Amino acid sequence: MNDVARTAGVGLKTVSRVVNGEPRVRPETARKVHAAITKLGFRRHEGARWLRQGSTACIGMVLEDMADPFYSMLTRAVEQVARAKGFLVFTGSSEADPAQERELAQAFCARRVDGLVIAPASQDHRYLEPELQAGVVVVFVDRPAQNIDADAVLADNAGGVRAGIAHLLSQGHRRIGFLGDTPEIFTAAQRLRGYQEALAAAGLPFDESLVAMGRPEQGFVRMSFDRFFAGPEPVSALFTGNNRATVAALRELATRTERPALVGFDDFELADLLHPAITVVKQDAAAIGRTAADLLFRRISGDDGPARTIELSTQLIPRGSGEVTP
Amino acid sequence: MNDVARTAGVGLKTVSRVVNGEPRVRPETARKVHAAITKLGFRRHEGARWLRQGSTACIGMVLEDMADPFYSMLTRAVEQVARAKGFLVFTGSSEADPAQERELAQAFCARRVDGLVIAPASQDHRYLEPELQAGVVVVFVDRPAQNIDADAVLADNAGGVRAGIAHLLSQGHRRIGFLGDTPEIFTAAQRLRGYQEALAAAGLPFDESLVAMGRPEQGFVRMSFDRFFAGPEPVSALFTGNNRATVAALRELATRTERPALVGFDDFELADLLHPAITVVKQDAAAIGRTAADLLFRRISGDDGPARTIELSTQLIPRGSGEVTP
DNA sequence: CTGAAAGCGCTTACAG
DNA sequence: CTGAAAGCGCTTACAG
Repeated sequence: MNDVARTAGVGLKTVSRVVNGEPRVRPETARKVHAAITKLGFRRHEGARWLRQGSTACIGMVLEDMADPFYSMLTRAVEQVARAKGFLVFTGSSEADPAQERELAQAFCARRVDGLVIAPASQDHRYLEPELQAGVVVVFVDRPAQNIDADAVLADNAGGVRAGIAHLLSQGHRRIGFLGDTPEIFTAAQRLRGYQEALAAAGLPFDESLVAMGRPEQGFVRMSFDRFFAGPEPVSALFTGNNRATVAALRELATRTERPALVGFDDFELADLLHPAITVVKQDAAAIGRTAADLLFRRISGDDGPARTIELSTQLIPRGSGEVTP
Repeated sequence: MNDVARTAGVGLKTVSRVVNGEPRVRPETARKVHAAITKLGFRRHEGARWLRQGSTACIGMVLEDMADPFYSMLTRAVEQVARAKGFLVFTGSSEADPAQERELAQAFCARRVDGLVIAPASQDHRYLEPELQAGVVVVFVDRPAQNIDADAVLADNAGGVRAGIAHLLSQGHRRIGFLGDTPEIFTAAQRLRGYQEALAAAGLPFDESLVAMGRPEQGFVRMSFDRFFAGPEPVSALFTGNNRATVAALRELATRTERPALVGFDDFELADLLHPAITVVKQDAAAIGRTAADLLFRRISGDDGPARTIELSTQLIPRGSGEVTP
């Protein structure tokens, strides 16, 4: 910018004015400046600008795994809102590792992002306190913050599962296996709660032997199904707690003879092309992302009302696999 | 940092030394500085650092659509390499809009990223020339740069399709329909070329009426299939040019009675759980991302050899849909 | 309408 | 081992 000023034979401030489109510059002067800019191939250094101004017009996004469609949809929605506001977004995957979540969030903050969207892996977010104090705003998605007060946008996990289980009950199923993720995960615990509530609402007993909570890996799913289908009263239906569990269940069922009814939490591509097509409780990842981004930008613009938790409703989509009688 | 220096009763440079872990600081002095840092909740401002140092330790990534699994896999791979190098990554989706690609790339450059990974939507990359001159390094993925000289990491598109078509020919198919994306897209054109080459290698004529190139939308696919299956010599097999085309084809076939053999370019989740399971030519998105990131960081570290184009081989995965005789 | 000075928060090169 | 000065590229507050 200094070079531009020298080349154009004007003051530094005048160049700044031209670059920022401020008024009060004689057209002739502006023309000289523009000529110098083109000649020198000048491009403003945003970093220097922020140093002076405060805001960086960047936000950071920490998610669990970019390759999971739930998170990539969510990311795209956040990105779209950010672009409309003229913001750029850093993304990073925590790979379900609390330490990696913290490192990413702190690295983003060191770059002085104005805000953070976090799909948390950590069970303790006190590490964010200094950042919050420094003015960074944070919105949690999918799972709430722990040990700090912060906004969150969640799916109605328990309600979605209740709807799914009620649907299976209405088909006459009485023994429904529940395959969920490890109960340390907020969403997994909420969904299990939904399962219990639905049974209670129908006046049915809760049988722990019909619940399997763990990482949806081949071995774990096989073991769980061996248990579900053994004995005199095998399950006649399954509820899977997230899209990875649903896919793992389908893979396992493909190797077995049992054909239980199946409802999965979270929709996935091609669910409608399988035989039978898979009935799911859909959570709207894009809506979660959009809502979170809107909230984030409202906070960035100065809204400092109390922390809010927004729950987005889910939707049961019957496609066949959940409409099988015992 | 000034406040820290004052609080600790030392010089600014000493704080800088402590923060950067430079030697030649008396342990006692360092302790005082650390105490002040904790007391004040000091966090170094990376932006100011870069202003002085040049590098920002950030890269930008422009892709077509974050929600497409091909791109999200690719992104994750780039991210992982970047993290290992201590770099952060900006991401942005062009949504197949050349203008949006340019805006994103330029916005990243204004933030002074050290490098750029671009999955291009644009047909002309001369807009990057000033950035390249300014020292930004760029690696293209999936599709090469146009009108500028730059590194690229691509799948072996033509080779992959040749393998897929040869596979269908070996099952006895002689009339194979090709459903590709619009031919302006580099990969679509390359894949069509592979189709033609495979036919030529087998001594078969190229019949234009068996080719449909366009955005893989419901209407276009239906129209194309109407044509493919009409007349006295309908196609007995289909080759789809990308994962969206494959899924669109499956959706369309689900509404029809024809049951052609099918091979798709690009693998997708659940391909193995469909009936029949889908035979694909797999391109390794993660490997493309990893290779591109490696190349990018080699460039960032100063490798200024001639621009390179790296082609990664593909793999035919027979699963059933491609092993159907006419 | 225009510009010289000071400063954002850090590092670099130098002197003690 | 330690620190005062200058500067990265811009903007802010002020004076002409």
